[in-house]
Amino acid sequence: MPELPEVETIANGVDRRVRGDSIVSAWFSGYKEPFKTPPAEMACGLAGMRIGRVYRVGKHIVADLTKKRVRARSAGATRRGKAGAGRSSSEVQAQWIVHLGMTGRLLVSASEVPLPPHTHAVLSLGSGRELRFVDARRFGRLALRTVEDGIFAGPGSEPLTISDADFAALFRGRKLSIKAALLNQKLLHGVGNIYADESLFRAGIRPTRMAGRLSKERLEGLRRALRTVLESAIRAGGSSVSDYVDADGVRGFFQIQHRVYGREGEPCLVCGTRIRRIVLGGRSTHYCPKCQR
DNA sequence: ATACCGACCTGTCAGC
DNA sequence: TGCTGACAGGTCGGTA
Repeated sequence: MPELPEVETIANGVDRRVRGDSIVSAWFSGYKEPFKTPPAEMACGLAGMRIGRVYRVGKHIVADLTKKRVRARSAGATRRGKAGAGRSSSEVQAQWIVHLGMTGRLLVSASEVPLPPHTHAVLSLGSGRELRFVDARRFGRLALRTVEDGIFAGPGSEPLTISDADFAALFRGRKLSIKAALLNQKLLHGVGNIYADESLFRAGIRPTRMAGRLSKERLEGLRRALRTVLESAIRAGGSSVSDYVDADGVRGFFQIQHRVYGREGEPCLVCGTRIRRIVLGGRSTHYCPKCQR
């Protein structure tokens, strides 16, 4: 189940492989669901584009697209900034937005490799390879944004870079549990069930605590814990419980570091108390009843 | 406006 | 062995 660290790992992997490549054509499955932009429109908009940077915004993977240009005769005349990496956003003509949902995968494959079951999108690239979107449960989403839509910023704030003051402001006056608030993508985007539980454990906060009632100090601790756990997961290559596979098809291995998630009934690694599991906001929630108050 | 809850979807696994 | 049903959870839309 891809959350921020997994999406970041995948986006980086895809970026390494396809940046600078071009999209020759695009094929989409006949299903209705994964497509926020109608498939025909998306195929039309993607064909002939050049892939710029591929990166993460919240839980979304964003591929910047530029018009494939006919090689300028007067070299450098249309250049802005440095060559190669980091093209200025003013050049971006469109953006392909991929949300992996629960089971989505984004794979870069040689065209000879057979299509996996549940393949919903195939972008044929100028290099001869294919960028494929595979999603058994069809919770994932694909969309194409044009320059008129503006640069995609995601629904909420970035957990890795938000300040303590802004973080606290997100929860002010909120009457829902801190766990449910962390999962609300319009507040913070990128945090899912696993890292919500893990960060609350590290911050010593009971998931049922009302978000708007937490002190400034406890929220600062939560923001630090959240950032620490997300960054260590990114370093570990993304987490995996069952479905996550990165762009290489290599499984992440952060789950060995989970301290509460999926450990119901097992001893707390700090105090030995049995980890408890409850349902909060419709999601299974794991915590230590002694360490988290 | 805010909060809450069921539906969506299919693979996996426990239990019979 | 083979079947059934519970469960996983990110997001969306309907309802309170």
